[in-house]
Amino acid sequence: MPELPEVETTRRGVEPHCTGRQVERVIVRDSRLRWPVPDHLASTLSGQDIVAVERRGKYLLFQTVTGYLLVHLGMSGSLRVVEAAATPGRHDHIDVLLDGDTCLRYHDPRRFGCFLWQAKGGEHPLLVNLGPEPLSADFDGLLLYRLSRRRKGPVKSFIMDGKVVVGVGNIYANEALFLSGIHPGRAAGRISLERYRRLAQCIKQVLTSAIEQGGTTLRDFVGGDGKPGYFAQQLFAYGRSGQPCKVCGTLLQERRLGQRSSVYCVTCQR
DNA sequence: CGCTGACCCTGACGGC
DNA sequence: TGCCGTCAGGGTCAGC
Repeated sequence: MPELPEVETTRRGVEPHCTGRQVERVIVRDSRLRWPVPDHLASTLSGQDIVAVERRGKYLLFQTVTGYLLVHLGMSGSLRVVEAAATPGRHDHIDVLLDGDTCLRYHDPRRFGCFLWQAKGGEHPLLVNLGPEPLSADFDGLLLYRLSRRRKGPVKSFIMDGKVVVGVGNIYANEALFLSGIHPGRAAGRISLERYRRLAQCIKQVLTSAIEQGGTTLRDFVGGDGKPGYFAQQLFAYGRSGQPCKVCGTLLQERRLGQRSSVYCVTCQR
């Protein structure tokens, strides 16, 4: 579920419930995430005020005066605001109890996410080598062009590389490549500046549009209903293998690139 | 340095 | 029904 648009939607959803609130207590029911939840996390966080909730790529940063809580949702994670008294269910691994009887509840069946602490004065190692935000002015076609020279790997893997640009997951990589008419298997180093300009523009457009959808459809997700699928009707490629291309009717092909399924139209994408 | 594949884990789904 | 293989939005890391 969590591609960048959903992480941003989560941020916007939880931010008003967290900013200015004090953490009263943290309950870690299962610390076995992608990396173990540090033993000191609960005591470090307790008593602190959350001063801001930020996002970097697909990471969420809960800022306090002494540092930040770094959260990643992995493949199956979610954060919800629930009443403090609400009974936790299966896979509800962590509760951050805030004043005002609210609770920030972390749910993650596959446990690929993380809950880590970074003290003030440094940047967490996981964030240090990240590329620019896709929706910022720092990200454009020229950057893609420059970084891709001499790279022989597929362009799809290239734009999903967090050191190049953050937040482009499998769904939107497929979509952006379709919209820009670029074959996902094409070598990254063999694409012109002009086509990279178009690709960067398509990445921005598809992410922006998905965030807008998320903001509309998941408006009440804080209440507990965060079903995915809101963007599905607008997908041109992802999940449509074997179905006709919405533009030309050619049956869409599927192929694995870098261990991820890639769907594309042999007619529209070159 | 760039690329490939293994790995972390649970659950859903299709075929038999 | 049930069992088995395959696949799933993420990202890191070792090894070549």
